[in-house]
Parts: sequence; structure tokens; C-alpha cells
Amino acid sequence: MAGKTFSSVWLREPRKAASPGRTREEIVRAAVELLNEEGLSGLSMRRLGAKLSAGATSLYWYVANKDELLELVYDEVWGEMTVPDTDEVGWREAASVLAHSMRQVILSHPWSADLIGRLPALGPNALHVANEMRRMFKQAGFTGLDTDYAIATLTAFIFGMTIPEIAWAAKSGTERFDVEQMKSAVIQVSERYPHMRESFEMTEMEDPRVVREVAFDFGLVSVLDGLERRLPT
Amino acid sequence: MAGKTFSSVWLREPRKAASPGRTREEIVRAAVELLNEEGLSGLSMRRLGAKLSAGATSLYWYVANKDELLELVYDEVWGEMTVPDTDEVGWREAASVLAHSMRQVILSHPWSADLIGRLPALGPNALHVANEMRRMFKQAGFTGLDTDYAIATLTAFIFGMTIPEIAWAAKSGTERFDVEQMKSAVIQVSERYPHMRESFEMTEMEDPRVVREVAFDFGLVSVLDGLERRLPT
DNA sequence: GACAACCCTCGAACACTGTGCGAGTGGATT
DNA sequence: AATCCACTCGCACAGTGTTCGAGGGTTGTC
Repeated sequence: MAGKTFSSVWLREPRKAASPGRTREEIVRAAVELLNEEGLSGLSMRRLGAKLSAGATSLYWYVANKDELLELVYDEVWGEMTVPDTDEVGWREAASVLAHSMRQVILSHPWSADLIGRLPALGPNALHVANEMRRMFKQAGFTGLDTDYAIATLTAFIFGMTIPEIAWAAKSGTERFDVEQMKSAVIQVSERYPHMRESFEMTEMEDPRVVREVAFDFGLVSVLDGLERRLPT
Repeated sequence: MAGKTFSSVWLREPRKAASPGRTREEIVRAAVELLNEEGLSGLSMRRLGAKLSAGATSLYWYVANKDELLELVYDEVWGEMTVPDTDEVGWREAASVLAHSMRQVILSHPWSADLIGRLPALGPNALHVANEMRRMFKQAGFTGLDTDYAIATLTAFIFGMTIPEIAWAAKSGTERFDVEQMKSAVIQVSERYPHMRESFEMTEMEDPRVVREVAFDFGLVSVLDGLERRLPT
């Protein structure tokens, strides 16, 4: 409970990349590669150092600690999200495209799910997306704090929907799990929770990937409808 | 990438608590205490063992590994969420009360934010809540898979909204951070992202705790409105 | 050319972590 | 009395993030 101060990579000057040697960008790029290949648990300072044929502790010259490194790779994720031009397509279409883009980016970088909402998103890429979202909602007709509320609501939905998707996908991806055991557990559970049983039986028929997509669309339309009603008449 | 199989504490028989010695319940209770006092990083098997005046590895008789322990404490959190009786108050009121309850429970157990969506929620308490939510939305008029979509949408919003709240609160809680530095960073940023500046200036005036509450209400009403529109006429 | 100032690297060490193994203890059952 | 079983736990292993301080290499200055 010591009085740690708020800190973020983005609030201090980066080390100059003067020399032809390693740069912060190179390190971040290698880190992202490592994350994509091995997941979050596969990223350790020693392994990252090895990948760059460097000593583990060399990295600490470019980055104050691992959290800073994570902030950097985190912003890299935000950089992959594309915000459509609101002036061309209208805010609802723009919001919808953006939402699907964000979902897709997260799904293609499963490790990012563990960073979202936990790390401050103050990097240039994150700020760019936030800025564009704000423009989007203002163009829709929101004013004042309502604009921020709308942003928060939409992103909460997107992240809240996608993060558990990843956990699910990680568990059931290439890995088989004992169907019999699962079934019997479900049945056992269903006695006590009859509504759940109905749910299990219905989703069992469908392709889970499709179900998740449809669920996302369903929720997205709902959220956008709800936001639209908040617009001043 | 080895073929790990899906597993969960809830899918196997618990160890009998036959003896008068330590029980699984006692361990979970101590773990929750430790988490409340020290946060997620304060929970290690050794420290938990010490708190119970036991060797660290003794716990492994009651629990297969730390993840299982986390699943158990996770379900404890779900147990604190109260689902109002839909038949009495109507589904919108019930959903609203539930949402605020879930938010409050998470905020009062900040460590739970790191577990949500990452761990399977198959414990009895989580199933109970899910079951009640399902009844709630069915009573509202949803049918088939739409019921599940509605649940997913609402919980996504609640979690997606509350989890970042915790990260924020943790950073700015008792800890002061350099206001001047922050300001200058914001100003610097604002040149590139004009919309963000407006946002910063507005939220600066208000009490952040109130802002977050209002934002939650705003989003909640929006989501419920949107869901209501999905009901079959 | 000599010397100092810097940028940068990295090995050793510290204090931790989760967990497998196998020996050991005490009480109940046969 | 012997056997079994529930239960405890010290040791050890393979890792983790991070600090420190000693060095090497390049650059700039007298």
C-alpha cells in the first residue's frame, strides 16, 4: 500500500533511438511477435531478450519495467483498429464497422484480452481511436458528457463481449475436452437450474462460432438502438 | 501448445471434508480475506498457507492447483450478487437492480476484475445468477436463443463498464499523481486530438466517481432500451 | 593522440513464484 | 498388532521481474 504514483510510458520522454543498435520499436515488434506465437505467458524479459540475441536485462535501458513494455504492445493493438470516416457512411454504419473491427483485432491477438481495461490506454493509437469515436458520436448529435457516455457504453459492450469469447476459444480451440464428462456435469447441473438446461440444449445444436457472431450482432444493434434513443430530438 | 484438456474444479468431485482439520471452505474463506486485504498479487500459495498456519504445499491436497483455487473464490463473488424476484418488480427494474448489484460487488472486490471473463464461471453461484437472469429475460418475453443473447449483452455491458473502472480507481485511489505532469501531457496530446481535449476539460470539473456512476446509468438505460426493442411484438 | 563523457550491454544475485515428489505422522479399521 | 489411509510438509526445480555495478565501445573535447 505504499504511495505508488500513477505512471505510464506515455507520460515521460522515450529514450532516444540514436544508435544503430536496438530500438524501442524493434523491441516492441519482437514482443508482439512473441505474444502472437506464445501468448501472454510466453512473454518474459529473458525470452524476449533471447529473441533479440540480447541479454535479458539489456531491455531495461529502453523500458522502465515490464508494465511499460505491455503498455507499448497494447497501443500497437489499438493501431490495428480502423475507424471508418463518419462523414461518408453515417454514424450508425461507422459505429458498426468499428465495433466489428475492434472485435476482430482482439480475436486475432488473444493476448490483448488480458491487457484491455487493466492498462491505461494513453498511447497515440488509442488516443486516435478515442478521438475518432468522439467525432463519430458528436456527428451523430451527442453533446457534452453524453458523448463520452456513449463511447464508454459502446466500448464496454465490445470489450465485455469479446474478452470472454477469447477465454472460451482458448479452452475449446484445438483442445478436445471430455464430452461425456461435460454432458453429465451439465445434466447434473440442469436439475437445479432448469433454465440453463434449455440454453445448453439449444446452443448445442449450433456452431459456437456462429452463435457468438450472431450474439455480437444482436447486442450491437441493441446498444446502437439504445444510444440512438438518447439523442436530443 | 500441448493438448491440454478443458478442466474446471466444478467438473470433478471435491475432496471429502471428513476430518475436523482444514476444509476447502476454510481455505477459500481465507483466500478471499487475503485477496480483499492484499489484492490479487498478494495471494500466493505460501502466504495463504502461512495465514492458515499450514505449509504452502498442504493446500494442494484440497485443490489441484492455483487456478482451481481462483475458480472457487471467483464463484464466491458471484454468490454476493443478488438477483431480485422478477415476478414482483418487472423485468426492467429487476435487470437494473441486478446490474447495479453486480457493479457494486465487483467494485468492492477489485481483485475479481482480473478473473472475470478469464475463468470459466461454472460454480453453483454463477449458475444460479445465470439461471435467474434467464428467467428474467424469458419473463420479459424473449424466446429461444434471443434470451441468451440478451443475457450476454447485458453482462458484457456491466463487466465491460466496471472492469476499467477498477483499473482507474486503483491508479487514482489514495495515490496522488503529478497533476502538472498530467496536465502538460494532456495539453500536448490535445493538439493532435482536439476532440479529446474537450472531453478532458469537461470531466475535469466533475467528481470522477459521480461521472462514472452517471455513465453507468446512461449506458444501462441505453442497453435496456435497445433490448426492449428486440422483444417480439 | 590522450582523456573524459556518454550510451549501452549484461552477468550475477535477490527475492519471489507455482508445483512435483516422497517421506512422515496420526488415527481408525481390521 | 498390523495395515491402511487421510493428511502434512520440507526440499528442490525451474522459472519470474528487477537491481546493481562492472565493463566495452563510440563520440567529443582539449
